[in-house]
Amino acid sequence: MVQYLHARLDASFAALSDVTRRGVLEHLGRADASITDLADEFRMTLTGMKKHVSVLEQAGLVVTEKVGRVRTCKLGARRLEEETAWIERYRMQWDERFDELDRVVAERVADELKRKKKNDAYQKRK
Amino acid sequence: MVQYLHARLDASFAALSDVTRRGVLEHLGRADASITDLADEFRMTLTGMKKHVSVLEQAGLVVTEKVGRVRTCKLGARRLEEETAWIERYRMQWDERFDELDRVVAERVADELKRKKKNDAYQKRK
DNA sequence: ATAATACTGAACCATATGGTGCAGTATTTA
DNA sequence: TAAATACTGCACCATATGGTTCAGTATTAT
Repeated sequence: MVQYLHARLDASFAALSDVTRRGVLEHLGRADASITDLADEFRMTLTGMKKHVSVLEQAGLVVTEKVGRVRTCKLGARRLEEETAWIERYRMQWDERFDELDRVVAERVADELKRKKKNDAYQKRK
Repeated sequence: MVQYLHARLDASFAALSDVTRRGVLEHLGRADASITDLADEFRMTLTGMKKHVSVLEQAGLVVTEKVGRVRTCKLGARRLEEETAWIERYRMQWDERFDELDRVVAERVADELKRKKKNDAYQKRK
């Protein structure tokens, strides 16, 4: 299971990296649609849109069903939980990392202050 | 500004769609690293790793600075806020959409029950 | 001064991506 | 039955991606 996680993240982030596909997901969030509907909305050939839908379907973000001659696309079962989890983990690391940098900077500033005080005291004594 | 958002999302989701690059981000979340460090860790030529780092840098996720002969890579200023925001919005839509489906299903079930009751009553009367 | 290190740029390669057009099939509509 | 619709598969195209090697340059260590 775990060994597939990387591939899953690869597929879904790649699916999200195209403005048309994000648009399709947003559309399907509002209403189901046929390939023709989507191709019209995004000014593209049926063949082109079909490819995008396939990418989204591969990533599990969309499911489709063909009844009669029309294939209807809906949102899939995946809610991008793993993707969110990855990003959340990353952000926590990011925060820690920058807090650390802040601490280092703060320390340096404190040292500098101390050095200055000492020096001032020395100057006074002179 | 807004017209660049799509391009930004394209770039960062694409940057995240590669397992090596996600690995690099995780490494940099722990510690800064040179190109050589990263190339070693991910078993890759310097040239190959340099390209990955460039992609991450283009996406604003990493910043680098060359001092002497070594280029040091650190996490960039971007915290993937826009990416998280996009996904969050998507999930809300997703939830709404599936709640709606649930309602529709619930309604259908309720109707079915009603029909059945009526039918039962009819059968009894017979 | 020499040698080793760290990167960089260019060229190359195989494969993937994002599109197109065209020809065909299956399904509806008139 | 004929025409229109909706999709599908294939071939094609230009460009991008993820990698490599090789030949540099600049910096650092011996």
